Amino acid sequence: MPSVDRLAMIKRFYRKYNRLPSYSEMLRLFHFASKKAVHLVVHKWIEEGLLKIDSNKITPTLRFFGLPLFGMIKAGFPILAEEDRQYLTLDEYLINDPNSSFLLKVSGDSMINAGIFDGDVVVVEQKREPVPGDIVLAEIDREWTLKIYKKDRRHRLAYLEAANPKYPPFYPTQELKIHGVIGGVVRKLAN
Amino acid sequence: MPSVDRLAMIKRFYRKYNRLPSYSEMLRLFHFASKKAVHLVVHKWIEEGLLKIDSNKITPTLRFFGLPLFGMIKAGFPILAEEDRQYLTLDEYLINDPNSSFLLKVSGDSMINAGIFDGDVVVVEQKREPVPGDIVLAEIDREWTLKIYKKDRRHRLAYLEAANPKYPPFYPTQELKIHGVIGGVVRKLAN
DNA sequence: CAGTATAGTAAACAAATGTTTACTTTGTCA
DNA sequence: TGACAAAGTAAACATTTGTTTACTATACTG
Repeated sequence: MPSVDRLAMIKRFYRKYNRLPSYSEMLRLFHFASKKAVHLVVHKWIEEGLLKIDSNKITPTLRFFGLPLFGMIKAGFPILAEEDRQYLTLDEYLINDPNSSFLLKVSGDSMINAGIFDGDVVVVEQKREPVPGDIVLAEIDREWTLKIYKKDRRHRLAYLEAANPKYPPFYPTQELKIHGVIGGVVRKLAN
Repeated sequence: MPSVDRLAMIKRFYRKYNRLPSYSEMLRLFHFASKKAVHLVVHKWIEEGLLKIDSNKITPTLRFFGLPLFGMIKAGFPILAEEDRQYLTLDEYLINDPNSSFLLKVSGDSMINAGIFDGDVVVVEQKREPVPGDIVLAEIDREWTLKIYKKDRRHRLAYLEAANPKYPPFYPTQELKIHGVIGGVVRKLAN
């Protein structure tokens, strides 16, 4: 059994249980008879930078549970050496303040020119102050909607704009509440 | 110190160290003098469904580290009761097979009509078989690019198409290699 | 094929884990 | 103000943690 399989095994374990297996659990997983054998493979992973020890506890590193991020350049694709790769989690990439954010599945075509399609999921940050140009989750005259936050030059009044020429700007007749600023957009492609 | 602060504290701890703090660590964090006090708050969280116990180990649930996902409906916004909320992680939402995927920062405007803008990050799934219509990471005549995978009706030949009318279709003169299918698109908005 | 490094077994280790018991403080509300 | 529940202290508990020692099997390598 090559060690890469073992790595895949505890990665699967980590994704399922959201924690690393203990030595005894790995012992069962890898069909070892001695914890020394586990100790060996774990410390090999530590040397490779996949795991690390803090406060005498073994924890995964970004290299363990993140995905490598590459940059696309015009001529050719940059396959970086393992040690130069940047590893990333989509959650930490997109979500600034997890305690005051939520996800929202968008419906409608009013933001297509901003690259937000029907069915996309957006990250709504509730504590962020909107500045003109931001895409916001707003409640305009008691109706919830996703639009661009704008401010009238003369009267300094806030209004909303769609990112689709077929819709006119929206000026509130009674009230305009901004419930959050969109910090990210996520789209899952077919299958 | 209200208990919601303590929850925020161990959420921060979890995001920083990718594991839950032990009782002794929480003892320090919360400035408790007895592990019994820790035990109490932990088991309150377990009852609330934020944590759970498997194999005598305390682990976080989706409710703990995920974000709630809401659906947008035309008239009004559905604020669901806590127990009806669906919790989600962007990583598990977008990434099907973490072991054979990577992230790629896109440059160029050739896919704007597919809602993929310059600077967006896409999830490339290496083991997925492309079907016509899929957006793929391809190497066409030694040049890497992100395009729509197509097949010629008559000759059954594969070619590439941009999602931007200003570019013509790309027919390979020598070779066309598909290195992966795009399974998701991610865009981080300003700041 | 002999020599040697690598990978594994078996058992013992201190230290840390989460739980429990018995008791005390704090806060709430009639 | 008095009663009572909730929250915390202090200490002891059995288990489990990851590490280590000494020894053995396996697999390369020249």
